[in-house]
Amino acid sequence: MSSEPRDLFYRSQFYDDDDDHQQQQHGLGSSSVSQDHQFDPPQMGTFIDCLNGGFMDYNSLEKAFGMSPATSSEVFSSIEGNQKVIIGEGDHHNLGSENMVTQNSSISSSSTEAGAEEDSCKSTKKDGQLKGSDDGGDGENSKKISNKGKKKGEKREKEPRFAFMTKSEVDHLEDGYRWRKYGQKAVKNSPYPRSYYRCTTQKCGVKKRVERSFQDPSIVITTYEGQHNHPLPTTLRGNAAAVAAAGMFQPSMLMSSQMSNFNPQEWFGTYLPSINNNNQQGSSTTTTGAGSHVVFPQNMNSIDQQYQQQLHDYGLLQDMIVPSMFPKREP
DNA sequence: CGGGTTTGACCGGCGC
DNA sequence: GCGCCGGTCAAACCCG
Repeated sequence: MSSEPRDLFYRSQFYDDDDDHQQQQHGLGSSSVSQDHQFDPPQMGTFIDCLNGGFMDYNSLEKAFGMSPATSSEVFSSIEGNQKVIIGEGDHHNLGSENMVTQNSSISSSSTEAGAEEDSCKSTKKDGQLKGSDDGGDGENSKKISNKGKKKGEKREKEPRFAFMTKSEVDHLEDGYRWRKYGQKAVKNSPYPRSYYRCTTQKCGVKKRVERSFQDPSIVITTYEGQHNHPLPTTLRGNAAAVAAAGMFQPSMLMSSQMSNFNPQEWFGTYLPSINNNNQQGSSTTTTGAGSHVVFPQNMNSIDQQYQQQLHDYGLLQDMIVPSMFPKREP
């Protein structure tokens, strides 16, 4: 595992949202937050739930972001400062490489429900896989059998993913879970390789891919796939758990599973300044603390007209953007 | 020694 | 059918 970005862990004390269930404005009503200020989304619980095992569940996402069930969607945000983050969700996996045109098939397919299973293809192969590929031993004759347990003609369901972009020097951002790297591949048309990680927890089939945007090498694109069927490991060093979503959230947020009524509208409305008078990219900036800024587009139009370009600049395909992801800002 | 990383090979889907 | 390419495997290696 690579080193985690320090600044993500070294944060000053911050609300522990225990008492803040009512999604008040937390005194941050004025959209833009100062760099030194911790940003404090009212009820991130749902979103955290998404990360913490549920993020593959559309319902969760819908709840979390108020998105329409009819659309897969994505959140795009960027941060100015140490970290730039773009979060998103969808079933694309060609983040960061525009030529890596959709090959949706070979992704893991664990049915989204249980989240426990390894993807069907591997589970047939060897269940101890997560424990360490080397203890399997049966290596040679089955070297690459991999019928992957997939029936012919039976297409694996496309599993939605959750991706976000982070401006960071380190590739592998700590997100509170423990990951084991199981592969690395060169990405076509990109000088930066893509790394493949799997959650080390037994029976947890969550995977993630990490790659750098070839357009902007300072941006790390992390794509999660699957859902954790276990709580965050408790033995993480530092406040690793805090950095879920690439430093967007504070430890307290992550842990606040009780914060179940996060209202995205409210959150976005509160923390996202009007894009109209914001930067030229049509985004809103807020601070996540530790000098990180999150920039969210404010509404559909902004995404369509302004963020598409930015996404494109970042190497994201335009069709990743789903407008409904971003609720209109409440007055 | 256990757990994680590296790395080359293999597999399967997809486009031509 | 073939080649390309993303994804995965697993032996070898590394490290604390």
